[in-house]
Amino acid sequence: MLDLALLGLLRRGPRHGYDLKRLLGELGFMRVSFGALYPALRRLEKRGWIAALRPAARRKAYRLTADGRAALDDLLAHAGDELEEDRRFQLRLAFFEFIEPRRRLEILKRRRSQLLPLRAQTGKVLRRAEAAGTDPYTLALIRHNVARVEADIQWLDDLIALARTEAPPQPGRSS
Amino acid sequence: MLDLALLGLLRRGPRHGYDLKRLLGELGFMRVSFGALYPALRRLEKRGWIAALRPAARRKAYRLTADGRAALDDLLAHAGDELEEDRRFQLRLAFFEFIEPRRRLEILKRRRSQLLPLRAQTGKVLRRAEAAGTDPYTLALIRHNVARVEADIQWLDDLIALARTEAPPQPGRSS
DNA sequence: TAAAGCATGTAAGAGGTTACATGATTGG
DNA sequence: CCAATCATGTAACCTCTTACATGCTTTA
Repeated sequence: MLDLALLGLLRRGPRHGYDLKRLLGELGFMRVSFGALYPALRRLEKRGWIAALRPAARRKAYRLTADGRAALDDLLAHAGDELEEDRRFQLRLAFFEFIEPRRRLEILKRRRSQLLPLRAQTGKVLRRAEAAGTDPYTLALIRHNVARVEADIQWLDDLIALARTEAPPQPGRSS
Repeated sequence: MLDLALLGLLRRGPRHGYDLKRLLGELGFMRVSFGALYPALRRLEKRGWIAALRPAARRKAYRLTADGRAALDDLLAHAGDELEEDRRFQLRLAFFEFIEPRRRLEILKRRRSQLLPLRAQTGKVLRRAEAAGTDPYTLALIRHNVARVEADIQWLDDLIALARTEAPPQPGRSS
């Protein structure tokens, strides 16, 4: 996941490590330590996915290579796994500019279809907790979860509407 | 953090591993795999913090020992570290029933004071991204972050109001 | 010129996932 | 009786954090 994030950021232009860490933090959900960042950069460099512009410089800026770009496309295409799915989705969204419009719509819809059962489940948990006389703080926590899932679905609906304007549905093909 | 979660759940009553995993999932932010869960339980048992009710049973239920209860109190008291602070806060909230009312208020206020600079920072990030002509999806992501932080602060305000009714401010002491 | 922050890096270890293995129990 | 699910556990591996070390650059 860190690899995906780094490759995506570097596709926007060359950056050095310290700067990449800052940009990751600005995404809001991808804070990492230097102990994770620098080894990751070396790993990517060894694979030939990124290359240092001037390896001896104090600020070691990296650029994405052609292989790296292919690897990024692959990572962006390879759809959802299991745990940590929300972070992965957000990362993909951050790099939507590198995905074709029609594919974007698929990703958004798929994410929505993952959230629907989650909403049903958290709703069930909430109702059971209310019935069981759970303490008010745990209850507040569960309600907060429900609200978050619902806000996420609403957010996705907005994004889907936006994506539709950029990838208009093919005329003459009803689903 | 997993230790804290397990001890907290067991303080509510004996549970077996499979069940604990389910309860963790119901919290909404603490999903773990069995490969993490069972070794954790063994570790806690070796430390004498939990004990199996009937070690040979198919469903191996554990109970919290006196030492475990002390350890839980300690973990709940020991306030925030650095990364992953939001999960830690939510865990503490889930076990507020085991914290004295006055201490609860402190924890909530402290969390709020951590979110204020975060709101300022994400707001700044958003304004800069808007000015820089960032693509609409990344922008949507950042806006979503801002909205989440603001919703969290609002939520905390509600929780603080609730906590105040249970731990009324000492009369005659203005801060 | 000293302090604060920028910038890169390494080593140890904690903590987790994935995959696998095993067996009991329940439901159709 | 067969499949699905419940339930526990292990081993290999991966990723990240923490803590440390180092040196440059900016600012007061």
